[in-house]
Amino acid sequence: MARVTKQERKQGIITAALQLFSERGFYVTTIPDIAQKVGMSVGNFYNYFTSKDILAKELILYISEYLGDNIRQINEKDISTQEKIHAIVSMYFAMAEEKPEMIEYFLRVYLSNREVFGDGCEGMICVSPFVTEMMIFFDDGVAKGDLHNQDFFSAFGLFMGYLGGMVFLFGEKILPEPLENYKDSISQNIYNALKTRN
Amino acid sequence: MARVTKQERKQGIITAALQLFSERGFYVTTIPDIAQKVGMSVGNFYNYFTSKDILAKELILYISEYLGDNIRQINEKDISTQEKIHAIVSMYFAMAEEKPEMIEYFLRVYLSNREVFGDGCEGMICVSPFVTEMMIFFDDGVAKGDLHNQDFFSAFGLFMGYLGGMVFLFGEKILPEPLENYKDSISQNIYNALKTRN
Amino acid sequence: MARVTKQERKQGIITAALQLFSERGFYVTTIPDIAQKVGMSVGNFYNYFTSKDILAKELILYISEYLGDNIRQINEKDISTQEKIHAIVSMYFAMAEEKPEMIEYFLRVYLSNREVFGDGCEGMICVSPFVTEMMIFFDDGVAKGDLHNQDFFSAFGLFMGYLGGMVFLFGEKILPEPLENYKDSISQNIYNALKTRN
Amino acid sequence: MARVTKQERKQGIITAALQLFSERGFYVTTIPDIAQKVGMSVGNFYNYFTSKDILAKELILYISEYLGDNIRQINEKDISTQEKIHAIVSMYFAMAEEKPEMIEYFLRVYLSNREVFGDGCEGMICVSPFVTEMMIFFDDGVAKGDLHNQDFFSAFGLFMGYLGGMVFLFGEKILPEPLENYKDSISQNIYNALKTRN
DNA sequence: GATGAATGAGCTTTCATTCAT
DNA sequence: AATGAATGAAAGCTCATTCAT
Repeated sequence: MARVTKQERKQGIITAALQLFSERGFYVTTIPDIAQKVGMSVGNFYNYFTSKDILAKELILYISEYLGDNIRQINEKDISTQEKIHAIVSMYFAMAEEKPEMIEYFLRVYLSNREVFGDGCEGMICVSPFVTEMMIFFDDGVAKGDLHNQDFFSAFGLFMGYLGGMVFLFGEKILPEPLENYKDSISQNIYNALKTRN
Repeated sequence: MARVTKQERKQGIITAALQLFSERGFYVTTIPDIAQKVGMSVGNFYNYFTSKDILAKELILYISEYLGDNIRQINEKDISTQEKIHAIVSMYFAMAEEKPEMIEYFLRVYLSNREVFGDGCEGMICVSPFVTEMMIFFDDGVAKGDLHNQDFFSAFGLFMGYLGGMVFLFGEKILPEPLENYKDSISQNIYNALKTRN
Repeated sequence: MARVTKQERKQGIITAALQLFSERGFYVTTIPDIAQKVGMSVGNFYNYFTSKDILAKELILYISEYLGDNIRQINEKDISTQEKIHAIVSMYFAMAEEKPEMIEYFLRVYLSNREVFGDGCEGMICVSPFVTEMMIFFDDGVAKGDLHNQDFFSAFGLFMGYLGGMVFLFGEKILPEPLENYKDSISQNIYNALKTRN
Repeated sequence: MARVTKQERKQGIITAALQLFSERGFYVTTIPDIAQKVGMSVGNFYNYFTSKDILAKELILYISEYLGDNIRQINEKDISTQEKIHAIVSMYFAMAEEKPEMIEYFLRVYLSNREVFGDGCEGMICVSPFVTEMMIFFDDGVAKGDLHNQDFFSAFGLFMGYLGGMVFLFGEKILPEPLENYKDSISQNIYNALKTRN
């Protein structure tokens, strides 16, 4: 009877790698570092992920699916578009506080190391679960007449750029207050920027 | 009689390094790569910058000053806050098109490699010329009654996160139209988000 | 009730290993490669051969016995020495075409990797079944007055070096014609070289 | 004033590598082994040869040119074809005794590790200086009416296979007498095999 | 016998940095 | 100031072999 299944082992690597990559950076984190953190030999690591790059790509997919799931749940709720914006912002900030490694990985590893994700993650392939849900959110809002019908990417850039910017400032510890306290004003800012214009 | 002054030599390195770091990434670019691009020996490189990290820090300061200068010129203009927003967005996008290495360095190298900039660039030290001007812009807008008086960082996060997000999408070549075409809608979005609320 | 006997299992490994070693080389072939080709687990492989080196040594013995058997059959025939030469050359070339892995293993693995066969295969220990038959062939020819009585190894070197050289050229695909077409001229050359001199 | 030129350094590596590869085998010899033998750091080794494979290829070219030069000198002599055969055999055996690493490298490293020489040394590219001279020798002999006009490769396979076989037996220390003692009989055998037939 | 996850030493290669010239 | 050969630590990755099940 195996104490630890292969899938659990893989999950253990994912958790450890996510933490190390987001804290120290992709290049500064070594495979021995990760293996040690999981309590596994270097050689065995390669039974689960065939290269460091492959691991990096699986990680971003993992995060993208996690984010996508959360947004889908919000999309499915029967609430106003303005409330959805608030819910997404809240979820994102909660994640940044509780599972900072995910958002940090997204911002600092994925967005910045083209050379790592170039092959196999071109365009938005590896983040499509997440982007797709954002598209749905936006299209719904436009359909309901709540959002101004503009180019999706402009809206997307605003939304994610804004949140990313704030989390970045938070990570740098230069925000004077906890992230939570910004939820309302930021949601309001986003809504003001995207809402139907008269 | 030196044909090329020390300062010019240094500038040559800055230009070359900026390009390589932003195109290939900090860790993938080697000192020999940079030296070769400048047409200089590896050993001589170290007469100008005592380490790779020092070079990286001087680069971000250089960019921050460049950006700060441009924003200051806008701040000094006698135009409305809404026009200033438009001017900053235009300037930023123009830079992203004409000197992409600067913005890319900012987004992909500086923002993502804490381990490199940690020592000596804590907080916003190395980008203060730029941040300071943004503060001035914001305070002026509030003073004039054009902008809603909120936490500076929330406004800053919106502004720079948004622009950064758009330039990132542009860099990934997933924007359906040239950056220029987004100038108006984005300026409008930002203004809507930040303007005085009634 | 085992469907497959231990001996058959072993033979399966021999066949697979022979093919892989001769095609890819000894060092490039891994135990997992071999196990997979046989359809067996890595761990189980070690129940049949206690190490990669041991396997290599058993393989050369296997080939040597196979070659020896074939030459013995020719030696036992009641034909002229010249016809025997022709028969040996034909057999060797037929093997090179039909079971190239054997000859290739002999030429490329056994002859070249002293460090592998050093311990346990010193001198000609592991190829003695084959060398012995060649000695018998030669002694018979001398006894019958057909062959010039010279040092055995000089004759052996000629015979096997020549054939090995041709098969090597064949393996490199630089022979303009099929191996078969060379049988006659080569047999003739060998006979001319070894026959009684007047 | 440099004590050691770059070319001399490169030659030092060639000499050391040749010895180690031929004695221990290509895969068993490591770059640290070679570097240590030259008295150089591992990193510096890569300033001279960009990879282990590249080194292997340069070595075979080096040997091929050496062999080719020696045969050319014989080809240019005004002696009979039979004497040329004797001269080539003598030269080859002398090399095998005095610079065994060259012949051994040829026989044990080059001829056996297709996977190493595959790319860039296809066919006979990396040994053409040597093969070309053998072609000249053979064509001259045929032109003079001394050699039987047969397929070049059959003659080449005989000549080189024979010599290779003898040197191999010598290397295995199973020849009862020194190589030298075989010169005459082997030259005679080769001549008998290749000479014009009546 | 059979499995395959696990080990860990060791390999090739890279690169920031130094230093004799 | 300038050169570039030299260093050496460390990285990613492989693989023969073991062993708990």
